[in-house]
Amino acid sequence: MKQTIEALIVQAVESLKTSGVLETNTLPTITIERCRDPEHGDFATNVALILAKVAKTNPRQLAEKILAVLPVHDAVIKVELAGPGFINFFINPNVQYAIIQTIHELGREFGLSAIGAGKKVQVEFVSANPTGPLHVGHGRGAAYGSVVADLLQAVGFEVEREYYVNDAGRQMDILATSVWLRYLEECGEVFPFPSNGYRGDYVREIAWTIHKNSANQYHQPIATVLENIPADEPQGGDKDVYIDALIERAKTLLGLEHYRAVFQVGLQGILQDIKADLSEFGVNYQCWFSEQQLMDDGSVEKALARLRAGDYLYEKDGATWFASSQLGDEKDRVVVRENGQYTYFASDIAYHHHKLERGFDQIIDIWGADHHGYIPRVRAAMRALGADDSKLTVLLVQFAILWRNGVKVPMSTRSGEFVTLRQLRNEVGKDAARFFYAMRRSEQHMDFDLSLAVSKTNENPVFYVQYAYARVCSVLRQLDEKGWQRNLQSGMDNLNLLTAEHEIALLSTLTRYPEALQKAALQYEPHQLILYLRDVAHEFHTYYNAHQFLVEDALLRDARLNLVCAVKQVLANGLILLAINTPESM
RNA sequence: GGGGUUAUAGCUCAGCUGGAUAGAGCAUCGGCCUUCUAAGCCGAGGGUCGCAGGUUCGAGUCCUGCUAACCCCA
Repeated sequence: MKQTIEALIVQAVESLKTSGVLETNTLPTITIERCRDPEHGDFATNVALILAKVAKTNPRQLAEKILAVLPVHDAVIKVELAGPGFINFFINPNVQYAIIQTIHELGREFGLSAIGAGKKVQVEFVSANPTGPLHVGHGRGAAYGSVVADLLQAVGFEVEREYYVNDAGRQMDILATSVWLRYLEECGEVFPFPSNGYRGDYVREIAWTIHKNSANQYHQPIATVLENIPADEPQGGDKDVYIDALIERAKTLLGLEHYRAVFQVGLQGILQDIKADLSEFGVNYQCWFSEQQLMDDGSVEKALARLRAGDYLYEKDGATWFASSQLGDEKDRVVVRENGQYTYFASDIAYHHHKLERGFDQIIDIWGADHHGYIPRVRAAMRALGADDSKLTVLLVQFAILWRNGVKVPMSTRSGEFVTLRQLRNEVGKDAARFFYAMRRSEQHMDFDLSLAVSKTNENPVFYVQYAYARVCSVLRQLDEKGWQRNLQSGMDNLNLLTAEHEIALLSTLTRYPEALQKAALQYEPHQLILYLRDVAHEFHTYYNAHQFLVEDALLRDARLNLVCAVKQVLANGLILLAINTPESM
């Protein structure tokens, strides 16, 4: 419809040019907008306001001239000049009715499009260290990332969802050692737990499992473990030195094989928990990508070799540096430490190199906002690897601040003081949690009031949309109970009986769904889809209160039922896309 | 000190990329259930769009400078 109107305008402007009224050669980009206010019609254009400047006339006069030569079209029943020089278009309702038939025919497919043209997109999100359960902060990234991925798929991209598992590095060693120490407690040893160890209950559970399955196989007397180990922080030492010494001691006493065994039980235990958690949250991945794999299969060396070949690496102070500052980063970065170990950044370079080699047209990384300083160096790495860094899109998600009874909830994985995503789901439910997270723009700092979410779940806006869906279902049940049959064809043939203001408004809102979906997808803004669904729900509720659907007049009844079923379909399509349930009754 | 994000109603947030009288939910007040589900609808009050300039027919939206909050980096 937009294109039709645009064509009419272009035609009118061209004819003004040939008749010499307009002396400009430049045709500005014409914008046709849907009107917010129904009094302004269905579409409006500001072309006269834009052109007035070059034509050196006042906008209203120019608009009148455009109106005079505007071609007539069946779909447009009225055109009027308004305000400072807007041209408003009123669309023939007969054209609008067609959307009901379209929605009926396309069903679940309605709204989907092919503008992604099958381009391969990878969306990597959450990627939390597997050192503990996901907390509510991760929930936002999970909800946002999964909806972004689903939206892109809906508009025709080929999407791969990926979780990067940081299963290498010091944090994992700290976890493995924490597990082992808790295990020693299970064996009856008594000692103060390291201040820098992981203290969550889940560590104890993993230790308990190991003890159950392997009894005292990994036991060492605590005196041996702590022999000649420097003091922990509470005793005046350094907590990092202390935990690192314990890690080395664990490796020595257990031997590499047994250490790996404990390590793997810890890692797998937590990873399984994360996978289950996300799956129950409606988040599914095609790939869980292991950082350790990059180390093991030589990917890191390969990527660094590539940088070296491009002369981007140099040695200084015993370490190997990447000259990222040549490529837009603020300073150079270490990739291999003095002790020969790769930095996190080295694996990240290898990881992005690997992504590039997998042939994605677009790579989307979704990170917590605290990682924003990381973007320039990753871009630098991509350029150094010879890639076009515009392939990389980094989307940042701001942290949600948790409040409970007016007090900030502390969040620290190490101390074990945090609200898990699982707890949140148990308290407010999957649907409300997803909806709440996806409702907000990702860059918006967000307050999450847990006490409100728990005590007043009825106020959560997700119910508003679900209720609209359930109401339609209820109407259809009532139809059955009244012994009436729904005549689909008759309803389609009599759509022109839908003349009430509410009905016309609903038609135009339903028509907007594909646009809303595309916009939400291409701008990575799931909240736009949610706002749209709230609009649909609102207009439906209003309609519901204003008119009875199950009326005696069968022709009108069937027409209204067709409209209402179209509403049901659009709500379902949107909710299913958001991985939110569509309850038939509430 | 450098950088990022944010600032809109009492609270939580939208604002369709520069358009017409700045919107919703919650909260407050007043109406609507013998009629398809009241988790709903209708109405009212509530605003210096952080502050000060600038760009133009037109600015919550764009540019500059401040201020504050959160977060990275030294």
